[in-house]
Amino acid sequence: MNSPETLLRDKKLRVTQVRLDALKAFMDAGFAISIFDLMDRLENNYDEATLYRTINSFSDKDIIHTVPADGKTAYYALNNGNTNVTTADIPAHAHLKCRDCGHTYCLKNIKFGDIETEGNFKAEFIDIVIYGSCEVCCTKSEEK
Amino acid sequence: MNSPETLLRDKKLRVTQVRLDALKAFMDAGFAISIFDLMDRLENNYDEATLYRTINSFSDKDIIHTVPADGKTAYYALNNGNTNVTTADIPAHAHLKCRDCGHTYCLKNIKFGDIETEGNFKAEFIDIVIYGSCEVCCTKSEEK
DNA sequence: CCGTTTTTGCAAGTGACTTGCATGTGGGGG
DNA sequence: CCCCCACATGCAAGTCACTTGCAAAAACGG
Repeated sequence: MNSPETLLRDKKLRVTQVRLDALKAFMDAGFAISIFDLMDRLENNYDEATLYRTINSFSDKDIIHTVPADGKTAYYALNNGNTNVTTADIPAHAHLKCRDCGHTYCLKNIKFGDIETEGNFKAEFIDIVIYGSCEVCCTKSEEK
Repeated sequence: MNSPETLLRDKKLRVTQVRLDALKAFMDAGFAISIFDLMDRLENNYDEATLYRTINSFSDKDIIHTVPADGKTAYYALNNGNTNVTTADIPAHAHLKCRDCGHTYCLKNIKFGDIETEGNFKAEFIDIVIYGSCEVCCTKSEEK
């Protein structure tokens, strides 16, 4: 995996402190984080506008992607191969929103069966949000 | 199917002109509409705050539900039996966002196969957004 | 028809971004 | 190695989509 600095150069983004720190935070998070989570994870007090611009540039360069969940938006690090397909070869992307801890994870290596409908529409991309309990919270509640 | 007035009484909401008009608009739409679409569809110029309150009360009483799509939110009429299930009996709700006409439809009578994953999470509800072309737009492009 | 409880309209407020602009800075060219 | 300038940053102000406070108006049960 690329280091934050290498990745920025590859994506033709200037290497600055905000970008290095933010990218590292996204990489470390392991789940989708909001801009406020991001601020909390950064040592320096960067300007909010700067962080939004940072997020936008990352998003434009497909370094991170936006996760829709519950109306609130959050962000996730590297788009590293977490696009899945249905058996009908329709590309899909899935997220898990844990109702216990509130974290949103990108799901990898998901497979799902065909979608059957009565309508006559054409599917090009499928976005899936699963609400439930994540692995960590499942394990915790089993221990009780 | 209930008339707007009957439905409002059933749901213990006072019958007012805004609510009658708005509910009728939602019923007539056939697809999810935003608050701005709703305004356009109403003859009277109701206050924006009132319309938001109307939408919220409809939503609270499960008359309409919110459709997440592209970050922008839209609204749909009656929750009339458009909850589907996977073969694993996980309840799900699916929407189709047409990239041609931009409309968002609730999909009914969808069935989909099991979702297989490597993780150990527990799914309780699945939200699906399919991006593609709706029936109307598919038919149009076939005619060309 | 009356009184109470909701609802409405208006205006002001909030939260989550976005934008304008002057200042500061990374990094390719010399 | 330094210089220059396109690009980034910080600050303040602006925008967009809603929400809230409050007084006036409308519903509905009696």
